[in-house]
Amino acid sequence: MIFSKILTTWYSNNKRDLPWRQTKNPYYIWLSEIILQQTQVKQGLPYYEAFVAKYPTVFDLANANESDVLKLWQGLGYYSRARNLHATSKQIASELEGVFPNNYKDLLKLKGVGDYTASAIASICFNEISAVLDGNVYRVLSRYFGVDTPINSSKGAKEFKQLAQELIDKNNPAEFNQAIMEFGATQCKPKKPYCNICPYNTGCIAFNENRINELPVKIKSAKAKKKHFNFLVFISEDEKTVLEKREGKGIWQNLYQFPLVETDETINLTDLKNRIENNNLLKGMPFELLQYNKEPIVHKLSHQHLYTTFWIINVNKLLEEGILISKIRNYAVPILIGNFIESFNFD
DNA sequence: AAGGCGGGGTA
DNA sequence: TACCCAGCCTT
Repeated sequence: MIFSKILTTWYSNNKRDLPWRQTKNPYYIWLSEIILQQTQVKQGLPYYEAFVAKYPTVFDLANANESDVLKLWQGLGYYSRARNLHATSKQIASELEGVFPNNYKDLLKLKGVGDYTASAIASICFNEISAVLDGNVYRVLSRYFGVDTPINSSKGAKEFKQLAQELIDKNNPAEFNQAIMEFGATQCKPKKPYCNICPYNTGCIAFNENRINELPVKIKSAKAKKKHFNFLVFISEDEKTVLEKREGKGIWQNLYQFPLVETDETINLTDLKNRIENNNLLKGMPFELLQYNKEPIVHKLSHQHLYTTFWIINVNKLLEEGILISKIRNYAVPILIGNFIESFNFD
């Protein structure tokens, strides 16, 4: 039996019931694909539901403020996705009268839409024969065909794209693309795949040569860098604190945080006190400095390990820059900050 | 081609 | 701990 026939048979018997499978509306498909980039279905699902509920059309999303979009995205990570999502919604609403591009080539021009997402939308919504290539597809193809070209090399990308494009069911590209991803996600998993019940196990090279754990091959990325973050949690007697918006290029762009002092190593109370005495938020006011967590909270990102200490600064009266503590949950914050806010008793 | 960009889950 | 996830963008 041909590759795609085995696959679609498996899919019809094993596919999960997911909300974006009930529609071919490009807005909802696009939304789901952006949310699911580098994100497991289980994690992305509640965010998809929330976005559909709050922004039922592309115009609703376009009319929102970026800060509100980021707030709804809070906790999902890779926040450039949310910024690009919002920017693209505005473009589609204003320049394209709310109508999405209907082909791979034009979809690829949208901010935040790369090869994978353009192929996904083009195939699912418009039946274009464009094979998707995501982590699942790489894994399935590399194992079944025994391809050991690194999947995160440009050579690998070309090779696997061509292979997938040859295999795709030309009569039903939408079904094939979703099926191969689902197969990779739930059957041909990274760890302990279900080879014993796999419909491909007679033809799978990795299985028959006992190379399941070696494939796919991936070039290792650099180790995460350590950073030391000290967040200054101002608390005034008039129940205000200070949040600042992260500008610039780095992580958490356009999200809010407590004023940050980054140090080369962990810093003790005395040294920090000396260092912030001239902080322009204090304006020479007397203040009390308390260390909230004795051991740094280690927040691990894929590329940075953040050794984090929260410092409480009690002051008499705060500043025009202050915000009411009662409003703190209106701001989009990194989950590291959000967890602190939930655990800290501000009363 | 390489690195930056989150947060959660698995073994 | 190491690796992975319906990747994309910048340099």
